[in-house]
Amino acid sequence: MSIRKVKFQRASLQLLDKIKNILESYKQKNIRVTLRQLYYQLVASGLILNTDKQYKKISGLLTNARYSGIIDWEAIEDRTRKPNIPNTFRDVPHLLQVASQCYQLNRWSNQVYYVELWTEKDAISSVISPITNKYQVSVVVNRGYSSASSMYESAQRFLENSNKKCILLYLGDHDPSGLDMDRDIGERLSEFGANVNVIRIGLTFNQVQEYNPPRNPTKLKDTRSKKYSKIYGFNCWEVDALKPEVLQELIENSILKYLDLEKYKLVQEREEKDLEDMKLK
DNA sequence: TCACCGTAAGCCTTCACAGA
DNA sequence: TCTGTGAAGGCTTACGGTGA
Repeated sequence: MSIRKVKFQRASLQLLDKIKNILESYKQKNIRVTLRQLYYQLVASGLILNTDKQYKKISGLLTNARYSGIIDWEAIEDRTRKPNIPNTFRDVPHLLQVASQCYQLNRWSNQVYYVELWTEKDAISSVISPITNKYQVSVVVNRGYSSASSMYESAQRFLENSNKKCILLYLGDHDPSGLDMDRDIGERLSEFGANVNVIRIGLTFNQVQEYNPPRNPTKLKDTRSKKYSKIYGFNCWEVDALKPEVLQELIENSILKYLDLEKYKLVQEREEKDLEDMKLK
């Protein structure tokens, strides 16, 4: 559906063709991408350079492409501006139907470990969620360093699960601040008395060498760059540049290290039985 | 000439760190 | 101890430049 008439230049139309191919591959995996995520896939494919200028160019191009009907509005999502819509129901049977669809037991209740997945990047949350939903793992998106409020609330969650071994799987950029964030999280959680094992599952230097994602120049104005460049040189890498299937496999394998699948399935079966009982009543 | 393109600035919050 | 700077997220808006 065309809302605005936009006259694109030939080069822009050629790039939009490539973008449509990328969006189609995400659609087949039931993933809605963010602008940021799409941008890094274009960089990873070598179609554009990884610069602020290119990012803003893509941002403007996609805005126009959606208004002109070339790109489907449903293909791209903005996760930062969500309306707060009150829950309403048609009638009581509708409420019961919705409630039964939401019904889930705590499938980790009989596990040895309590696991959460944390990331600094909101852009990858649509890639993460199919796996974390599958295994009922909580996800925390920090958008950079976490806030005091978020740290306090998270520490309370871990303290509530202190009868288990608490594991925090972390996904962040391989850059001066990104590498510092998991250290920061561990230290700040322990200030609240939460005993959490923070495990960085990505992006690691080994993964950089294995998957060869596009590199960026290290931001020298970052106060942590001096220490970083002594170890890794003057390049850094973004975690969202990894292909979605690679990220999903990485997350799933990491969760499965701490999950007793047999016990997990026992709770699932109880859940299904409860739902059957609910239908009979 | 006009529509599009490129670029800069701004929005908003929280935190870390260097330097004065 | 205080101040300034920069990091993350995903855009939007405004303005000057450029191509069709």
